[in-house]
Amino acid sequence: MLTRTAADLGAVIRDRRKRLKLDQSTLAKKVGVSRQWLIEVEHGHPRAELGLILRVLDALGIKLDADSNPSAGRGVPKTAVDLDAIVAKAKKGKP
Amino acid sequence: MLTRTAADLGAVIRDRRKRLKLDQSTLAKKVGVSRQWLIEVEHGHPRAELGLILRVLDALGIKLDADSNPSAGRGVPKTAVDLDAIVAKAKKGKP
DNA sequence: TCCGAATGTCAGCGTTCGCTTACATTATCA
DNA sequence: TGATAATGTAAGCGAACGCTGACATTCGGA
Repeated sequence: MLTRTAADLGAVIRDRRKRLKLDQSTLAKKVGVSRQWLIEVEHGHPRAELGLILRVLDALGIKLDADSNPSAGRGVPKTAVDLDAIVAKAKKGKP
Repeated sequence: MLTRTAADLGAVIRDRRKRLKLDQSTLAKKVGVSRQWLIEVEHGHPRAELGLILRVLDALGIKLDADSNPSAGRGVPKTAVDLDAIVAKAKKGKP
């Protein structure tokens, strides 16, 4: 699933946890966080620590893929422009 | 790229930023964070806020994909077990 | 070589985290 | 229906966040 917000990530986590038939207490203990924290994260807490989030994803076997090249898919070929060229031109044109 | 740690994510961010020919100040302003923060994140700060991280990824056009079903690929078919069955049996066997 | 820009570091400050503990509220099943 | 587990909420506390501002250090081009 594509995740753009903390709520998205929280949903993924909760989903996976339930699919694995784990309760919050068990998962929290397994990961090394408080149950309290897990609750807030599953609800989409945006200020949670990155590291703890990553630990949870790992514990649940969720792979996180950061795709730096969005145009790779068969979607709209957005990045048909040459950023380098644009920047270079901008530098020259506006001294 | 597969990211399991904050350092991984930091590397992806820095990479993408440079590829886009942006300096830290510019990106920071664009995202709405301090340059200070960006520096720490690019260095792999694990306690950064999830929400801010997501904002940066978004601003850089980096898509985050959370794959809840790792066994989908052609890797080791780990989850050949029926968790439901196991749990059910455990409940019966230990009243 | 030298100068400016980009990057990294430091200190201080108000805010918020994540933790613990205890108590509601809501499933879930015999 | 009633009991037990699972989930959600609240308050209080030490620690760390992210910010501002100023100052090193390194990089890149003339």
